[in-house]
Amino acid sequence: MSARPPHQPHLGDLIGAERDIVARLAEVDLDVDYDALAVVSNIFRVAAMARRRIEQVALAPERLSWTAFTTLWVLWIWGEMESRHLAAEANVTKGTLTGVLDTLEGRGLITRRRRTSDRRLVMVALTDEGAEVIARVFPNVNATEVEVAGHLSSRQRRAMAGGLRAMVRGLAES
Amino acid sequence: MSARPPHQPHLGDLIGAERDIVARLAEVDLDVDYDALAVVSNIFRVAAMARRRIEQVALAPERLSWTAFTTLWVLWIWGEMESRHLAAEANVTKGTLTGVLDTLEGRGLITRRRRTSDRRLVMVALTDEGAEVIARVFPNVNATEVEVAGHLSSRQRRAMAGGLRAMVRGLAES
DNA sequence: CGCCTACTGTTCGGGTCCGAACGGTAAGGT
DNA sequence: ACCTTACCGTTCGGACCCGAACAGTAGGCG
Repeated sequence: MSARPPHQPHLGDLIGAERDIVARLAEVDLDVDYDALAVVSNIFRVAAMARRRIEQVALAPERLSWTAFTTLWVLWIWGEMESRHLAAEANVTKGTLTGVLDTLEGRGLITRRRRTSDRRLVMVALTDEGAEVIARVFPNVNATEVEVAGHLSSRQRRAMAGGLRAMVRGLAES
Repeated sequence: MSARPPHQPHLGDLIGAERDIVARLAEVDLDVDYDALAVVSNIFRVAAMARRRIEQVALAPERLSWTAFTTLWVLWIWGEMESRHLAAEANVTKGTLTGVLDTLEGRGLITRRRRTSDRRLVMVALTDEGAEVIARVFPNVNATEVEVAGHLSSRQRRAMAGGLRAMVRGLAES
């Protein structure tokens, strides 16, 4: 391992880089599933890149993070809802959601209201200003999503959509 | 918008939830590309879920985050390398990498060495203990990746791999 | 040499992000 | 009423994560 000669990876040449990784891992005596490795690691890569792109292009003018946008968007679509459902829809833990809601509440974009019938529950809703912000920013976000997904053919886009749904289902129920 | 009747989303029912979203957005007078929206948002969803799964199952015993694991893994594959290249491979900004390397250095898993020929550059390498950790944890991570990708048929897996590569290329060069 | 430009890693402020621990609330049983 | 159990949102500590600002280094170029 320490006697390995220096080697520069092929940045930007994904296929070449992946081939090099296979060669490197072949030196180690391990059974590696390269297809699973490539799919999962490229999902992380695409997610991080797309998130940065959307935040820079569409969200930076409104000073919103991707998670803050998602939270507002869910409330925009579904209307006032319980905090725990909001966390599930936005795909964050309840602890994280508390912090995000603190930020959004401080900026006057959402309100929290404790239920009287069950005082454990907190109802979250958009303010008028919050509704204005999400209505203004959503078209720009969707346009950036179109640009990101535009690197796929329509066949690829359908296949990706189906595969991703299968993975969401599989991950959710196991 | 505020006069909208209360409505519960289809938690766990992805297709049904997406249908409801289409119905909700139809009320607003907007041109929305639902395919792009579904692909991009499901990429984020799968990425977050898979990341949590891998961290809980394979990384928690070693107290490693996904990013810390990725950093060690890159160094394991390529050997000692410049900090800027490491950041590009791990897909984080240089500012983030500084913090991650601080953590890993404090735990004795990597070393930093400033180059004498060009004192701007910092070379990063695994320690012996870092190499032991990554060699021990990588098989478990790959096994979890296999489980995550196992929710796809082999056809779907190939299609996903191709689509993701196309998106990485497209995002990188624009 | 002195200046200017470019580049590298670090620092900084603000915002997520998680799991675990915590305090408050509800509901069923006794 | 009391107790036990289960559940909800918040708090906490620690770790990422980003862009912007910064200090240090290198390499021209007159």
